[in-house]
Amino acid sequence: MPIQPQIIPNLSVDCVVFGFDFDTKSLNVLLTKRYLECDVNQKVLIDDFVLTGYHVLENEDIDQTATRVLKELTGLDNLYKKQFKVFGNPNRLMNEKDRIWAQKENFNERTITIAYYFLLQASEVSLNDTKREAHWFPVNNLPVMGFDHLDIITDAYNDIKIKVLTEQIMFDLMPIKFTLNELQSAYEIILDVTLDNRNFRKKVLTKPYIVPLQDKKKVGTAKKPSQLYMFSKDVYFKLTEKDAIISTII
Amino acid sequence: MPIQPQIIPNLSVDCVVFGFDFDTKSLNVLLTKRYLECDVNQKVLIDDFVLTGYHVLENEDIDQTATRVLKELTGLDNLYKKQFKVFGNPNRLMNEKDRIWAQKENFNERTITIAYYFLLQASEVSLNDTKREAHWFPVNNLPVMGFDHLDIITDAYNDIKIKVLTEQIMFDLMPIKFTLNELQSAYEIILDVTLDNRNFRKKVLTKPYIVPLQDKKKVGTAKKPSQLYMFSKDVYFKLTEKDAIISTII
DNA sequence: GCAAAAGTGTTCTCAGTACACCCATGA
DNA sequence: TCATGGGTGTACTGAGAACACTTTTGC
Repeated sequence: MPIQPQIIPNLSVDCVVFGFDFDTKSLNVLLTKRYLECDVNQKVLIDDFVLTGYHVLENEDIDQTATRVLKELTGLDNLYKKQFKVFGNPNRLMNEKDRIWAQKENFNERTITIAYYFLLQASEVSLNDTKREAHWFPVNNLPVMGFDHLDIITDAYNDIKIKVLTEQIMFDLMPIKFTLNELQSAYEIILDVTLDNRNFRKKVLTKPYIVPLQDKKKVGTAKKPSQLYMFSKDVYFKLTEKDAIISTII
Repeated sequence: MPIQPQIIPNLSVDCVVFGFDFDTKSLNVLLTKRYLECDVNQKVLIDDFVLTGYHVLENEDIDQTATRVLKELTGLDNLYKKQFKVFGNPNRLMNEKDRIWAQKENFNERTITIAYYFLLQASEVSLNDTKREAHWFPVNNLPVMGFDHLDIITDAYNDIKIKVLTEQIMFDLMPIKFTLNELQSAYEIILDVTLDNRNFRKKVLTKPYIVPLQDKKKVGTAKKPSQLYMFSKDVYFKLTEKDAIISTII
């Protein structure tokens, strides 16, 4: 890639893309492959995974950088995004592999990265579309990773676990129409808890912003069709802030 | 101020210092004066307030920068600090006064700032000590401010209001020994709510990490002396995370 | 003895929790 | 008709909320 004249060489944005996968029932992270062979003897120098990121451009707000990176990676726009932490340790790119890579890619060795996470459903992204070799990995079973990206993912995941209890970010991980059992699964997997189905339903149904779609039912492979619901942001944002804060799960 | 060769010219840290003042019963922010006269006609060009900040040094972690800035401003160390957001809008230093100031201080016009907030009691800081002209202002009654610093304070304050409900950051704003009525006042002022005194006491006293100091009482100007309490971090951190998350006020 | 702040108890309501069986469907 | 996942009701417990008076002290 040629050097872009307008990038800010010591400032990058890294994106942790979380995708919920209802088939495997897991919370996944989208990673791209980092691979390098030695010019001389073809020995593999680097073979691991990293988050997707890019440098900030001179005339660009940081949020825009994050949006741009994600658009390029997934083709998607308008997703929930959260700028959650800056990683600026002077040694964060200083191990052997990372230095080789930084040299190859013309990074500044003292690059500070602003980390974002995004929430979506894994099924929204078609991995073939992208030129980068991107793969989903369960957040609890990640591969060997470069830079400090494992730390970044860990921090992002911890932040999400808290936000799931206090904000309605869950609905960015769900399809527009979902069943209550799907919603329960999602909570159970992300928080690593088990919930009582009857109590969960009871609680959910007290929330005015979770509205049943009376006319539609979902057909599984077989079995009883189930009621679909949707999340109404309109209703949700009409509630007082305090209601939202004090609610715990859902 | 001479140019320091090792600063990173496009990266700064700004510190929002919150201090709780029990005399005025207000949550205050520590600001420093920004003043400039025209060389030619002595007309006042800039006369407002800003947060305290400084550029990040080449071999310094960002947290260290924040700690260093605060130490210089207040003489204090080991305070609760939270890196809460990055402000990187390309136009954030672009209004007239800010450009004049940036030129005078040799800033990069596209400086990205990493914002921290700190919590302490206003009485811990002696404002005379510092060479900068620093003043406390109630967070609900701030003066005219430079740059985007009003936005930064607003965001910090919103973050604190949420954290007060989910984490025990309140105790960083309180003296080591405090009465229950003082604690209640602090909650009421920060969250802008009123609480029932009997219910508040009842709830607080169920918390094992709030321990009465049996031997000591506080003497007000007159009137009945009151029981002092302290917050035990030891006890608090032995409780499960879940207990901590689910609790609301206190 | 009075002004000022500290401290105290009870009742009610509602939300959370524990717990086990029937229902609708497609094969 | 049966295997599979969807869906339901009740009783108990504990926390939150409403509410007004007594106590201790210095002056």
